[in-house]
Amino acid sequence: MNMRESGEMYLETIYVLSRESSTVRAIDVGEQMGFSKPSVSRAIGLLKNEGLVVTDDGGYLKLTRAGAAKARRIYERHLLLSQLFMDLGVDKKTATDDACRIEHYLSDKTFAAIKKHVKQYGSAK
Amino acid sequence: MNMRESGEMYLETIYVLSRESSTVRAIDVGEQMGFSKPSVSRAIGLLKNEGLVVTDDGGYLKLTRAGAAKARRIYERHLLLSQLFMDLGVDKKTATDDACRIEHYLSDKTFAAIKKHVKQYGSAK
DNA sequence: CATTATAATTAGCCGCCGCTAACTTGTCAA
DNA sequence: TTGACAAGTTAGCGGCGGCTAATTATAATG
Repeated sequence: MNMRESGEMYLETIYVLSRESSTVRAIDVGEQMGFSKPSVSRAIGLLKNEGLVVTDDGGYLKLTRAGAAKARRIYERHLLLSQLFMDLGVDKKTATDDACRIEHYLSDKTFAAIKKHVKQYGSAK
Repeated sequence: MNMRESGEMYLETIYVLSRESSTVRAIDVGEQMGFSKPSVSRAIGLLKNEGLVVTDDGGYLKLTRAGAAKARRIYERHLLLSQLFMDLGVDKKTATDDACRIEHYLSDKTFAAIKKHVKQYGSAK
């Protein structure tokens, strides 16, 4: 059940696309991530096996409760890290890109510490 | 010439062991990292091919100038990130472990921003 | 000197995760 | 109805980077 970076990125992408459009297909995920259809197909299959994603009546991708929870967790890290880096003066694109790469590797403890810091000092830039 | 996380970790480990002992062998690297001898053997071979590591007269591992430069760069990130997390209240072990995982993925820009921040506010905890 | 232990290497397995090529499925319009 | 295009899947390749088993090389010791 341990998620790797790859699976987390797919999950997060589905999550983000779901907020922009009510219908998310594998092809949309692939286009967003810059990956081929087969890569997406396999990855989504794995997420389905893990009970994190399902296909609804219309054939569209939906996150399960568990999938959505995981996705939110990662996306929250993403936003927080981006914010932290921008607070430190990093430009938005760099901050976002870096956040994207490291969001998968942060422990809950460190995440909590960063969260506290950003809430306290972040806006008081 | 692009280094991945794996190669960087081997390089960093050799670097760290070199400061503690003047003789570093592949077996020491493996023991330190918790990896098997063949894994280390292959990884070191790759680093040698890239001109980052050599074997000296005594059969011990030495970093080349280029290898040492790369290792220092990563290790500096490691120390800085550990420091940042500890400044934020994270315990040493967690801070170190997290730093170890994300040190490979930080852009120079973000690294520089963190460096500036830690120097300014870090000690004024 | 021969034996034995330690270190290093080779061969090859496996899971991860990209990819292309080719096939299937489904929809929509002539 | 059928032809074509879009979406999804299957088959299989390739690099990465762990691993074990078995071999070779080197060093220490009876």
